[in-house]
Amino acid sequence: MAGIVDVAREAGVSTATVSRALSGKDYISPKTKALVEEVAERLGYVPSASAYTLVTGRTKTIGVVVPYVDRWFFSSALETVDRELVKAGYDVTLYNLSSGDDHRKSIFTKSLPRKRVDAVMCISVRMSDQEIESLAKVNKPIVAIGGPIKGAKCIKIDDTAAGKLATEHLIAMGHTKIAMIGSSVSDEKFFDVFNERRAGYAEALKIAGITARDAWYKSVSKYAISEGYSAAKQLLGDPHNAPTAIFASSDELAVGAMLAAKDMGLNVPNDLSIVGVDNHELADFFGITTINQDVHGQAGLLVKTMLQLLDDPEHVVEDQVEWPVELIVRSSTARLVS
Amino acid sequence: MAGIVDVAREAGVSTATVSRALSGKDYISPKTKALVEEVAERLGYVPSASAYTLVTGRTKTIGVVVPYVDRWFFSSALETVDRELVKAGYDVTLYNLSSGDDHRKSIFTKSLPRKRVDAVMCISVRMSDQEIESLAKVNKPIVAIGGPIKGAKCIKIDDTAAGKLATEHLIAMGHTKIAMIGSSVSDEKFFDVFNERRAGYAEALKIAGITARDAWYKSVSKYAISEGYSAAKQLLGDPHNAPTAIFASSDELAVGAMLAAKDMGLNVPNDLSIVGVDNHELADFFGITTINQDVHGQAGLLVKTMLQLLDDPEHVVEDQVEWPVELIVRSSTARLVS
DNA sequence: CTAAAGAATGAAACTCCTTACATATAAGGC
DNA sequence: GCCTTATATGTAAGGAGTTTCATTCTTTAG
Repeated sequence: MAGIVDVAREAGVSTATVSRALSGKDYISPKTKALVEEVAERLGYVPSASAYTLVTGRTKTIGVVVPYVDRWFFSSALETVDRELVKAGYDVTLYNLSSGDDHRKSIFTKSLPRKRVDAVMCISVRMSDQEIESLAKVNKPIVAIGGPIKGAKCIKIDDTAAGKLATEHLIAMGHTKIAMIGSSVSDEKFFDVFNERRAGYAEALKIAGITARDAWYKSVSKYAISEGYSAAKQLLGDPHNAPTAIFASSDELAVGAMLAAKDMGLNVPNDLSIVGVDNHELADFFGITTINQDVHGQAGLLVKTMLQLLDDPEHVVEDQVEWPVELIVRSSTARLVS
Repeated sequence: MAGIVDVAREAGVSTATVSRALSGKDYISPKTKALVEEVAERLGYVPSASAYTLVTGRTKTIGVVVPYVDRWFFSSALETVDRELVKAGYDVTLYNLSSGDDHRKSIFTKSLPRKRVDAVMCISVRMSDQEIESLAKVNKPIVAIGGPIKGAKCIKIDDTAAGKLATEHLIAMGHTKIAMIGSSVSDEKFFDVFNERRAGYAEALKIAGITARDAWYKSVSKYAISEGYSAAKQLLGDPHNAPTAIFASSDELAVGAMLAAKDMGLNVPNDLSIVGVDNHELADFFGITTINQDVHGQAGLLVKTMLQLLDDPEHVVEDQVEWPVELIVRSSTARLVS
């Protein structure tokens, strides 16, 4: 429980000197510095974070806001974000919005606004204007994945382009009966990317002169494999509109679709081609052709941007960075033979 | 940027009164209380966490240590832990040990020891004696999942019992050629439960008078589906020692095994029975018989225990609570027909 | 050899709150 | 109507550091 005064007394110097010796900045003689360090070590002295924060205004803590932590995209992003921030000497305080609306409110009005964090990082969090405003009021850097958020630096992939690219791949392979599994329900908590991906899908079809059929779009309530499975069964079982290819707006849905096809006796990719989005570990194992979203890359850039902003608040960065999407072709897609 | 003095001046009272009005404790007239609240609201006043901490010694923050955040067990536990702690008014600071050894050290010697957190929660983190000691030095409650950790309250399932129960189920279904997929490599970061599960497996076999063959044990390097897949292929392809049942020490491994069996033309459960452990979402979808580990239940109890300890440090709780395991029978196991 | 700049340290102000102690008012008991 | 007790508020002392400013001791330049 040694405090700075104990160290100062023991080392025979003033608290100011101890502070300087330990922080390393300002003038300090090497001899005194070594002495103080030795004494501090011996006494097991660790500076009080709250006193430091009180006087400097810096918390050395970043608030990371996520809609969920136990879902692939978020836990993947969090893994990288936390790892990199810890390396940079920051603590990470986790604000999980899945605790419910009343706590959500207190997160935005109480916890984040003042004195608890130096900056805020949002992982695909959809915020109300009011929430954005309460964040903006305090002059703290805000960075986000998935934006756009007014006043924040955002990184995101072009989901329309992703949907388009996936669909174009299928068209290039000779497919014309291309279904899509996505979601039209928008979650209040995070940005819904399904609609954008669907727009890309529709655009690609249109360019190719293919008329989209309503029966080709199946909406699911969540990303789960089970949802992809049942959606695909519906699509493939339709006697009039069965597709030869499916664009699933997430890899988990794509895996579900692949399993459904197998269970129905269809061969993937010969009877059915499937494309997903994410580049989830499962996509690799199941050989799913996908659009790489590179969460870790995005998260890494997010941290880098944040650190730059923290270092120099005036640092000019584009408000919105578009992370490139990339098609990864595996064994779930093949040329249509008719 | 209003501080307590601004509120006090604006409301025409002293800072002490403002403090009392806002904290709700101590004598305060309803009228003044309402006035102060109104002024605070209007000025957008939020008390400084660091000043509060400095004077009270309480941070209202819990440090949660995890080996990884992007793996099923940990992200599931974290989801519950964070949700419940936020509900109880605590912030969660996340310490992810996957950042590397040097940062790991600073987590234990710098961040956790003093003034940043009120208590520490470890999710299946294996700690060195030295690390435990540096934690113990500061008088903060420590609770853990997966223990045992000296000086901490631990919650864990009986992994030996889990392995035994799974194996007994298979034996009861008439199986005698029972293989196991597990891991003998111990990860330094977290408690390795595979060995205990294997002990349970061995015990069940022994009791049933079955001699375990070496060829029936396949070791993998991680929990992934792909690992379970290839391990199962090896087991099932063995012309002399092919098992009729597999006990996989995690559901992900079990799913891999199931897929391998299917790919080899075997019918699950008729040709091969499979049992996993976890009760992962995937186990439900794939119909895997499993041992329910109930992460959320464990995590919930962990938080409850922690809050009690925080409320009353002398509160007597057992040092080690054994969370009950439960067999969930689905469609991956069946009676052996010969 | 002296003046000025540079290096090293200390004293004390300051950060923003909570709370023990002191003081003032209101209510209740005889 | 006076004394005690309960209620309400103010004053001021920390809590644990950082940093400005002042002070002392070295150097270095002229």
